[in-house]
Amino acid sequence: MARVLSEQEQVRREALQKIIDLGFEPYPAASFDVNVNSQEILDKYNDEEKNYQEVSLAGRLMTKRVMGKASFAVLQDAYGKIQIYVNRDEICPEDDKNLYNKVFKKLLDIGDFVGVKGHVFKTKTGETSIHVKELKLLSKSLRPLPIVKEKDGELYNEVSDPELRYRQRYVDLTINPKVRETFVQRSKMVNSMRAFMTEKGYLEVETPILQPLYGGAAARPFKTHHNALDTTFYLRIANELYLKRLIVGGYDGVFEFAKDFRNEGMSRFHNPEFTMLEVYVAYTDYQWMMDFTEAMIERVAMDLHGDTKVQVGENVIDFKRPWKRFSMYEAIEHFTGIDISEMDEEALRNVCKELHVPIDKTMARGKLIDEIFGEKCEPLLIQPTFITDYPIEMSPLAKKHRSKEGLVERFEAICNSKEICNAFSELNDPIDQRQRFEAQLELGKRGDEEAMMLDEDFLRALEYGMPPTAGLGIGIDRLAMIMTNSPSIQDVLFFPQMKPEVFE
RNA sequence: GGGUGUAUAGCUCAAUCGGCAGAGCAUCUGACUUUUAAUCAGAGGGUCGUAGGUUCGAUCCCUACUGCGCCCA
Repeated sequence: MARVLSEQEQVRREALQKIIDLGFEPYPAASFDVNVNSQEILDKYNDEEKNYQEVSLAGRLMTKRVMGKASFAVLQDAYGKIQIYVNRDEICPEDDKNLYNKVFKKLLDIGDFVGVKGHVFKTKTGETSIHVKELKLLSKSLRPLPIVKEKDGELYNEVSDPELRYRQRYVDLTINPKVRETFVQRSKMVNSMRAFMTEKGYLEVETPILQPLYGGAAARPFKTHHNALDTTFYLRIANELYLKRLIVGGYDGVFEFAKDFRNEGMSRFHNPEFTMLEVYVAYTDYQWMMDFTEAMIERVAMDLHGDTKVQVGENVIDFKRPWKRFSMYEAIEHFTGIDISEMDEEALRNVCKELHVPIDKTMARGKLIDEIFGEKCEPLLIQPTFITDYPIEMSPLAKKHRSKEGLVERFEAICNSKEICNAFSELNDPIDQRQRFEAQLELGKRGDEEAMMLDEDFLRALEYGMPPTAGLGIGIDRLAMIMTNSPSIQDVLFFPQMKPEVFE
């Protein structure tokens, strides 16, 4: 069972023992009082004012340059890195020079946590640094940290192995400041959205993840079992039906940042568990919700970047309102020159052939339209664009369009060729809703594994009456990818799903 | 799920037409009281992803498996 230690690991364990033998504590229990961080010093230190003359800060040792009786090292805290200057006779004013000669010079390694006290100064070469008077080991590191060096902004030996980066995210975060920053941005993004909604008075709520019936989306669920109740539960694929129950109950605006779970393939854009914001607002419709959506996302861009323009890959995406709006038929006509609005299934099949859109026999009218849009329009939509008015067959929870036969009042926003949100005027006619569920049951019988289940309690809720309501779902991970210019979903999830690692 | 690429030292990467496995950083020993990819002198470190096969001989060729990446469904 014992793992074979590498040479460097053995050396560090020996160093640990030597530290103990010299009478130093490698894992002290007491708190180390920090009164400043690296970034604040770098931002505010003024060499003429000689401020910051009694600083105390802590972090991880990232490099060590020993020159006999004096040394430079770099300390990394949560905010960045700062150089420290350590002089033997200053940290060891008495005869006992062990702390410098043995502990600092020999036994401290890159990756160890230390606390330092001293004053800030500028070195000969002008680098703001900390002149250390007191140095304390706070935690010994027993594994060698990959060393990323930097010169003139260029990184050397940058860790590129995605497996190490995702499986050992703690290492990735330690050695890669850009990764830390991405997750700070993600957190700011969620805060920005939360603030936008709470300022409007909407209520942040929590609804069940374990659900006896899954619903609210077309997806295959994860299944689990509750022992005491001896009942099957599903991990939610969406929280839509629960949030609407809350609107029935009388709240006029509710939202939830919800972890959803879908038992599907994984890719650069799909993780089995992901975060979705869903928000429902009573007495509004999908037109209102479009205004709401673009206002919220424009604000997110401003809060994160101070600008509505965001660099994403090779494109600059501008979230400035108002965004372009196309109905799905208009979008298809715009990009293909073909007006499909009056076409029946047969005519649509011919259009697909003509446009080389791959289809199969099971696809009905709505699905064919969706395929044409996905193939011929979506890839061309880089700037945020609302696509409205979807075929009814594919939207069992959306309200019938007020004027267009066969369509529902639904929109998606497409950005960087990807759907970032989905919304509709919610179906609140309980009789219509029951018929839609029944149609889903039929699809299920024909083998559609993503068909929705009939939720009797949800129908009962609608029968008590739900006000006209618009609902919106935004994929938080997808939006975070765009806002942080990350090419894959794994880059915006701390711990993306991977095959379990096998330890020997 | 299909196609394809990839796996060599702690990290980044070489090399071999099939014949003792190499560099930089990191590590170890020594020198150095303002360095910054610190420098200088020396040293150690590898089940070449796993399991088979071909061969006198395999890290290299073949097969399967596993992880990860990319493209597609």
